[in-house]
Formats: sequence, structure tokens, C-alpha cells
Amino acid sequence: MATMQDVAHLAQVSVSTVSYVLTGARPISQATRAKVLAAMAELDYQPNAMARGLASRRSRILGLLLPMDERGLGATETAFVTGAAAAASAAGYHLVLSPIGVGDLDELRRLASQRMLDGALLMEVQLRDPRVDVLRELGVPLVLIGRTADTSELSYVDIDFDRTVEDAVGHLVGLGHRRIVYVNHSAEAIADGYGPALRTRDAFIAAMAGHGLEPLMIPAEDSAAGGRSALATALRQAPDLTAILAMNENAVFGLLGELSGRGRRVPDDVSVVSMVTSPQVAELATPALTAMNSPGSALGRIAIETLLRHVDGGHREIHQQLLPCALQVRGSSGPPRTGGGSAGNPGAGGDQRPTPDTTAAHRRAASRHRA
Amino acid sequence: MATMQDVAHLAQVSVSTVSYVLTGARPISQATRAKVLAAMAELDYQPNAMARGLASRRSRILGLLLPMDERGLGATETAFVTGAAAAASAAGYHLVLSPIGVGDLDELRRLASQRMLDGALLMEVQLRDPRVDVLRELGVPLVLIGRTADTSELSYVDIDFDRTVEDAVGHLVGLGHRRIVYVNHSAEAIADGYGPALRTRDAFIAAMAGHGLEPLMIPAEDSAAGGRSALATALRQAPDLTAILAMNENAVFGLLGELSGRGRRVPDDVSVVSMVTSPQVAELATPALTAMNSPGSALGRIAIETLLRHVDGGHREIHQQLLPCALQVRGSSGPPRTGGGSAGNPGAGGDQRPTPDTTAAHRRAASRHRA
DNA sequence: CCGGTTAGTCGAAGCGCTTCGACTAACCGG
DNA sequence: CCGGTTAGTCGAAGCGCTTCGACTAACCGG
Repeated sequence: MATMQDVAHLAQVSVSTVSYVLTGARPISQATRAKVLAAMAELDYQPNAMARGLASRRSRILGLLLPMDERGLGATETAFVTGAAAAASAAGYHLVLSPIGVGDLDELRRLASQRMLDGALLMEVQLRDPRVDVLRELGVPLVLIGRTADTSELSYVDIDFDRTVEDAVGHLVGLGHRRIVYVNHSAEAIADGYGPALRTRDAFIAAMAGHGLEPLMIPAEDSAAGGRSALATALRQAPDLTAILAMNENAVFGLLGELSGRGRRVPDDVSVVSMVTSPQVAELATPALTAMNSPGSALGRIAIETLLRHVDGGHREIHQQLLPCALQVRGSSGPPRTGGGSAGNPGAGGDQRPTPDTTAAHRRAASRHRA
Repeated sequence: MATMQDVAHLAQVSVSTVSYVLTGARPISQATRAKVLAAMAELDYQPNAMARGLASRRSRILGLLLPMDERGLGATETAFVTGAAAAASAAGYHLVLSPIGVGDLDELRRLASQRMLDGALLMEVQLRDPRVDVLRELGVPLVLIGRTADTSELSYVDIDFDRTVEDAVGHLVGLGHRRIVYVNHSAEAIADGYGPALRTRDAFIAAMAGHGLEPLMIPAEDSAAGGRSALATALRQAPDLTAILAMNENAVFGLLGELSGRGRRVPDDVSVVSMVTSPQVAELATPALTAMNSPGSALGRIAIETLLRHVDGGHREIHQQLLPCALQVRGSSGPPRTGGGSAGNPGAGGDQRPTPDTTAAHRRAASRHRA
């Protein structure tokens, strides 16, 4: 492995000159630069990251703190990550993903105080996120993807939940729906102060009020089972519902299955709109989900660019930006059957009907018959 | 930020003694060790990762090369990742994920020749994977999660596809199925030499032959739409099919939707078994999928332990291991309605059948009682 | 024509560790 | 009792870069 020494010898210049060619810290003549670059190419030289890091006190590594639970990464998060990685790479930085959540503070403290990170991007931010305190205390620049409760002095990029919910509700109201239920994240997430859950809750209440409608929100566990029981609750509390707005990518599948199981067709009996959803996931469902498209890679890119401004430039020039999700209408939303009235009684003519539009319809066929 | 100098002063020993306490490279007396540790604690000392890396020519960073396409990371891959991260952290290493696929060779070359990686784990391995060549050339130890075609001199941990397919087919044959279709990854993946696609294809052919049955394989795009059209193809080529074995986590959802759309019930008319699937995903479907459980975090942990043996110890002691996926029966598989015959007309009396032997049984309690 | 900038280059110091050789004191077998 | 190990510690060199101060030569305005 060639060192900068070797390059300097071959190019017949000093080591510092080679360094200046690389960093641009001082001007170098065209002729010298050419000699040095030729030598580098000939030796297939690559600077040693550790030596550079030690001397410059910059690792050129950015951390993406990405809690991973057993559910995996959705297409939405993945798009953030790839957008961020591409932007970092383009700027000559390495982006490393660390599966560090609010529970792994020690690992974070290690990473940061070992000076391994020039900056960090935080995902899955809580309203009170201790990772922020750790990083600040250790002087590591950071940018949130999401928002804490107190965002003063913090840069963030987040989804514009207010507008996204407003647009989603607007879509449904425009179709003629009046009785709309919002299936949010879990009660636990709400209690824990998970931002998206709280912000969408408030936005939903506001949006419904704006249309003179009464809001009903049901929390749901982030699983198919959670979606099923949320639907049961929803139908109990609002038997006349004609539309559901759902936050939770996993729950929405259970929700669709349960709707089908109860003989409610989508979108004929009940319209379903999914929030912050990637096209790939929306297409998984049958029928494909009308959804609020997540901003995807742009969010990651903007976050990295903001972070690099903090790392390179002076600190204080905070950047706070919200990106909306665009409505994409697919098969799961349509006008209510009766003008805002109740859904047809379940069980009537369940199996003569044309194919149900859900994967799960067959399961409950029996119960339906006898109901 | 305290340095090793500061610790040495405070403990009244030399810098090298502090270093030996940390690395264990030479014996240190109990008394001295205690003094040093106390000084470290008092100063909240953390070794500088860059300095340590430069001096020891070891970054203590392991790379997990994890191509990310727009589909995101499934629960299965996520379990690998978290298993690997935990094992690395326990050994005092940092695991960094880099979204580097076979197309990002330049980024990989940069990372490796900058001496940033002590070793690498490769995911989504192709039969001919150029990342292997790059890493070998640069002398970076590596372990595959998956397998290339030529595995001589290579350590790997992979799923035992032969046995997994054999068990899955065995389950279906045991239930009485004779006409079983295998829905594989896409034709493109097969043409590209994607290992899991080829190995399961061959294993399926062998397993069916072992039962004296004729194998039929249909490739499917990795999407709901791909699953739908695969089902159409399957029914055209084998109208009498009673069971489907599916490789592709996304396609399986489209497949279920299309089955339902065509009035075929699962599992009454058609049994569905999903390969290499996490419980979380299996539960998303309605009915929950009988699946071959992916080995999850164990695979990641074993891979890291193997890699660390290469990094720490001498090179040559290759480790090759296959882990099977255990069958987990849920609601999507059951005996064929008529003994291996054609699927009955959809819609007829699905509720008299006995309960399938599955974890999801309770969900059908209602039907059972009335049977 | 001359003093003050500026462009361009060099050498040395230093980033914060690890590791090597050397030294001392204690220990131990014959 | 004595030469050879071993445990324990130190100081210095060195890992491969960046950065600072210094120097030279070219340039430039009055």
C-alpha cells in the first residue's frame, strides 16, 4: 500500500505538497499538481483514512442512527437511507448506519467520544430524545430526521404531517365521506411521545374540525393483528364509518383483511387511505392503496446536506424543513356508497358477490353466511 | 477530551503502561492496573479511535455490505443485521452498514484501500460476486452471508436451501398434495445467477422427484403484481394445482390476492407455503402464512464470529456453515380438498372442514364450533 | 525602481495512540 | 549461592497524514 511519502518521492516534491494537492488547503501550481496526480495514479495511491483522521481531527464518517426493531426497514426508511448515502458519498464522506436507538446510549457515547463521527443523522426521533443530549454534550453536529418537542437550536428535516393529514382528509371529504376514522400508531407510541403519532393526531382533529366533522382516532399496534382489532374497535365506535385513514403500514394489512372478513368491500363500503407510504408498499395490497407518498430519498439527501453544512462551516445556521407527502390515488378509495350513510349490513349476499378485493375474504365466508 | 497522556500523568505511570492496561499486550500488576483504571474513570477517558487505528493498523470497524434496493429490508435481513451488530459490539468492534452492492465497486474499493475496514460481511451475494475479488485483492478478510459459485477458500454462512425446500415439499406432500408449484424469484434473478433462486430451483426439482412428482417452477417478479401474474401462469400451466411454494416475500401477497380474486380459498382450495420468512411477515398475511422460518439473528452472529476469527487469528481456517429454516405451520396450508384432484368450485361449503393444525387455529374457532 | 503582497513550496512538528527494545527486580532450579 | 527466566515498567520511535511557520520568487502599484 503506497503512502504519501512514496507519492512525494516519485513526484519529486515534499509530502506537504502532496497533501495540499489532496486537500486544496493551499494553492499548488498546475505543473506540480499534474506531477503529483500522475504519481498517485501510478502508485494507485489512496490516503490512509486513520492517519488523515488523526491529523485532521476529522474522520470523514457520518453516522446514521437508525433503530432497528424486528419489523425491519420499510421501503420508506430505505429510501431515506439510500438518499443519504448517495449524498454523503458525493461529498467524499462515508455514511455508516448504526442500529442505535434511544436504548443504546452507551454504544452511542462510545462511538461519539472515540471521535469516530464527524456528525450524525438521527432517525426515529422521540419527542424527548436522549441521543440528542449525548451528541450535543460530546460536541457532535447532528441533524434530525423527525423532530423533538423542543426544536430550538436544532436542525431537522421532517414530513409535514399537518399538511399530509389535511390533504388526505380533504381527499376523502371531497369524495363525499363524512364519517372518517383515523387509525394511528399504538397507544404506547402516543404515550411515549412519538412525534408522528402525536402530530398526526392533532392534525387529524384540526382537519376534521375544518370540515365541520367529528374526529375519531383509534390507536393500533404496529402489526396485522393490531390492524384487525383496531377495525373492530372502529366499527363498534362508529358503525357508520365509510372511510379509514391509516398511519401504520403493518396494521393496514390486518385492517384490510378484517374488512374483507366482515364482508366490507374496499372501496365500495369503506375507503382506505394509507399515510406516508411508498408506492412499493401501496402496491402490495389488494386493492392497491390510495396513499400519501413518502418523500423518499429527497429527505435523506437534504438531511445530509444540512449536516455537512454544520460539519464544515461554523455551527450556527440551523435549518428546519418540512416536506409534504403527495396524494396518490389508487384503488382503495372512492365515493361512499350511500351519501355518507351507513355501510350495507354485513352478511348480506356475501358469496354471490363478485370477487372480494382483498386477500382475506374467503376466511370468514362461513361466518358471513350465517350472520 | 482527555488523552492517554492525561491518564498517564494522573496515574503516575508511563503512557505505554496505560496502553498495556487497555490492550493487554503485556502483563500489568494489579496495583498499577487499578491506579490506571481509576484515572481513566476520573477523566472519563475514551481512546481516540483514529489514533488507535493508525498506530495499530486496525480500525476495529467491520463493514456489512448490504445492497439496498427500493424494496427495503425485510424482517429477515433485519434480523441478520441486528444479530451481527450485537455480536460485533460485544467483541469491541463497530459494525457499519454500507449500502454497497455489486454495482458500487468503486465505493467499496475506496473504503477498503483507505484501510477503514478490518473485515467485511457480504449480503445478497451473487454466484459471481465481484466484491469478493475486490476485497481479496486488497487483503480485507471477508465472510459471505450466502454463497458464490466457487466457495473454495471462502468462509460463508448461508441458509440450507436444499433441506428447507425438502422440508417444505415434505410438509405439503404429507398433507396429501401431489400437484405443487414453486414460485421462485424472477427470471432475471435466475439468469443473473442469484444463488437462492438457483439453489431452490434445483432443490425443488430434486425434492419433487424424490416423491415421484413432477416439478413445475414459475418465476415471479418481486412485487405484488409479479405474484399475481405468476399465479395466472401457474393456473394456466397446472389448472389442477393444490399447493404453492413461494420464495418471494412480496410476490406472495399478490399471489394471495389473486387467489382470492379468482375465488380460490386458502388453504381449502390451494395451500400456500412461504420460504425463508420471518414470523412477523408471515403474520401479515390473511390467513397467516405457513412458512419456513428464517434463522434470523443467529446467522448474523455466526457470520461475525467467523469474521473476527479471520481478523484476529491467522487467515486460513475457513468456516462454511448452512442453517436450515424450520417449518412453522400456520393457517395457509392444509390437506387438499379432493385427494390430489382439481380444486373444487369456489364458494362451496368452506366451513365444514376441520381446523388446520396451526397457531392461527383460534382465529377460526367460530367456524369450528358450528361445523 | 522598490517595498509589500501573493503564489508556491518545503521541513518540521504534532495528532494520540501502539509496539519495540531495554532495564530492574523478583524468582527459581540445580 | 548464582546464572537464567519472567513479571512489570519505561522511553522512544513510528503509524501516515495535516498544518504551521518560513522561505523564495514572481508580481505590482506608485
